[in-house]
Amino acid sequence: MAASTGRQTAMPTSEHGTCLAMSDILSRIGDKWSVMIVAQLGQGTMRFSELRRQTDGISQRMLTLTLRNLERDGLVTRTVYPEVPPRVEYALTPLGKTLLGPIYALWDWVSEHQDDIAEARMAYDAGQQEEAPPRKIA
Amino acid sequence: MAASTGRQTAMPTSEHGTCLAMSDILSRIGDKWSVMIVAQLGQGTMRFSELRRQTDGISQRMLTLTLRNLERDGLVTRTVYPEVPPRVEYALTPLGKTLLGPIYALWDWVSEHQDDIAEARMAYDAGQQEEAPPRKIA
DNA sequence: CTGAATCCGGCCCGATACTG
DNA sequence: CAGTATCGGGCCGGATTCAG
Repeated sequence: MAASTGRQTAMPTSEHGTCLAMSDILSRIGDKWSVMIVAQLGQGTMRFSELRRQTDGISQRMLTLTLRNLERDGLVTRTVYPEVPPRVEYALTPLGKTLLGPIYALWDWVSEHQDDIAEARMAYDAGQQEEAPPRKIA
Repeated sequence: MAASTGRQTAMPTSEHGTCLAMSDILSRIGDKWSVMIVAQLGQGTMRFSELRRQTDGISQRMLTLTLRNLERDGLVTRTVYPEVPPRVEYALTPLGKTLLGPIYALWDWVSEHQDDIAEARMAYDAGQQEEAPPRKIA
């Protein structure tokens, strides 16, 4: 169950195979919307339009594509109810649920440190602009 | 220190501010190379060419850009030694080190489940192609 | 050795219109 | 309601070249 067996499995340079798989899967995880959708579904089964409403800023196209990818990776299930009007519900698979742990960890980290990052960014930008040639800052 | 205060901070829909910050920062985390670089630097200080060699597949441009972004976000430090030939060393900041936890969690998750995902993908693809019109598979 | 700058192809993604 | 199809702009990212 637990993510870590106690050993340090996080050794990027040692295992090339894992390393390549990481790139691949991380790009799915790191995908802007995937994490949010998984997090949403962590709260329970939802239908398409419900996800659309709760995930603001996402286009219909992106929601569809994201869900397709997640389905393909075995992280979510897609259930179509042959009614009219049609209803489609999405839910996390057991595998998908195991992703919630790491995702929440990341979420928490961001919650905690977003201020630090914002501050660092301002400091960095300020430092850059004073080093940069004062080319008509106007 | 700890990532979680004990409460469930991972509530995507509740806080819009955090939610937007998440998108922003996650796109950095989810950035293909950022995670790998941070993981590399988790092992200790490294210089530019060293990172380049150990991170296979990365172009010089991307390494530079990635490092710049990480520096701007206050996650890594950049130290230039005024020698000839020049030497530049990168290291994680304290803030950067706090990221290692969540990253390793994710890394471990991938290590554990990459097979499941690969399998799910094959199954999905197989299912798709039999539903699809057999248009000259040849 | 480290890094900046330029060029340029490819994809990502949003907007729109159309189907069942 | 849920989804596909198409078009088009924009940004990502690799290869190359030049500089300190």
